[in-house]
Amino acid sequence: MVNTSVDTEKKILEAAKRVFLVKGLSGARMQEIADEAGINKSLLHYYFRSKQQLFKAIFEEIFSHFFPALISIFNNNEPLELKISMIVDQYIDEFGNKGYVPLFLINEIYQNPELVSSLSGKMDKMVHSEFMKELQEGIQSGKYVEVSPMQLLSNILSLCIFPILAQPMLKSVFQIGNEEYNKFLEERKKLIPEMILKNLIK
Amino acid sequence: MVNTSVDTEKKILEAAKRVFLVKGLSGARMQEIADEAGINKSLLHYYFRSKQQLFKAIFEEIFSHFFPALISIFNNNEPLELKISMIVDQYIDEFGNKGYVPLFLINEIYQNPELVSSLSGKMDKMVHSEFMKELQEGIQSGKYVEVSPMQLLSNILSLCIFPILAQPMLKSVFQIGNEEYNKFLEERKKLIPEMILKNLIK
DNA sequence: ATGTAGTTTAACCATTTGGTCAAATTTAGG
DNA sequence: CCTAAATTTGACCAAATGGTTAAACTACAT
Repeated sequence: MVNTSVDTEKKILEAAKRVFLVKGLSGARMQEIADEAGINKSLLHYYFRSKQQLFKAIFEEIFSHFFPALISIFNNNEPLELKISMIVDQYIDEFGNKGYVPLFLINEIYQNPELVSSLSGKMDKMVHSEFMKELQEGIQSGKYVEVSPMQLLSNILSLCIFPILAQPMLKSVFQIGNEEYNKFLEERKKLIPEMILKNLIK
Repeated sequence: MVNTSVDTEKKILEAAKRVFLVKGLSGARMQEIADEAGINKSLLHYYFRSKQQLFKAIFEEIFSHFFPALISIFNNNEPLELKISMIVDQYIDEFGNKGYVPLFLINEIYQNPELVSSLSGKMDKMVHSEFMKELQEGIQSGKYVEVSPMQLLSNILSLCIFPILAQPMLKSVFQIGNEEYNKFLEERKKLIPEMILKNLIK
């Protein structure tokens, strides 16, 4: 029966992820993380010296998962048009009912932008991906309208993620429940790529 | 020299607004608000019984300002095409360097959706505005593509607000500074209405 | 079995935090 | 001026919070 350090560390990380994601750095409590992991609070400090360090471990895990999902699509063999649909599907499926994940990232980075600077290596892969090459080639060949990659990527991410962040607000404003909201998101899987492509293809 | 209750209350509200907007409910400290207002901490509890009540006062002020800006544009005399441009300009100008305002709203509503339910009256005006009438008429007359108002409004708000929320992240990913970021936002004032209209007009 | 290193726990600690209260100060009316 | 009410303050409190420490427990090699 191996129920030792590796196991405990994993339990802590999973518990901490759950709590930090929902409550954020300032809202999370070490005691709550310990309870969630079913261990003594001191153990948290035994494995991770401080709240800050535990948080950093979690943040980097979440952050490191968020963009690679994009990057792997950015670098696959499909044509750019399909890549866009894949990104939209991916984000809506993955975060449609987990808006707290992108919200967590936006929040913590907004409060403390340095969090990212140490991880900037991961970004380069995105800026220099197949997606970007294909885009630039398409622009030069006259297939695509001239558009800055930053604007295009912002448009895609905005249309996918914002309605997920604003889910409770949208539900209130338009007086709808979960069922209708999910239909709304499903509609967007078609709507967003159409919109992006209609503005990209000459 | 009238330097009495009215004055103090205003000082408190302004200080609380500054602190709550940036730190959020859980991150804000009553002592910090008191210092910011230049008064004793006990006074906060004299004017507003608890942190919760002070927060509620601030939240409602922020929230009540956020949508009416939209609503007044929604109900003016300009044609729908121009209304859209006005909304985009309004939000980018107002929140371009104050992303913490929409972020504050999204956050606090996400954590506590009931915050909005008491204010739902304000929303009706938006759903039943001139904008929506014009949209529906345009759709019926065949001028506009058939699109749900919720999708359209989500698209507009997404494209305006998300890049403002994600400002620090975008700056990191694309390795740009304030100057270039502001140019990016200015570009969007043209880009967004073009994009919305190209997808709306048949 | 036994000693040792690694792991886990309970008991504490110092600081922070939202909140209370009685005393002090200011304001305004008679 | 005097007084009563409203306003403001400093001292204080209990609970919560991140963190420490020494003791207890476990695994395991000898």
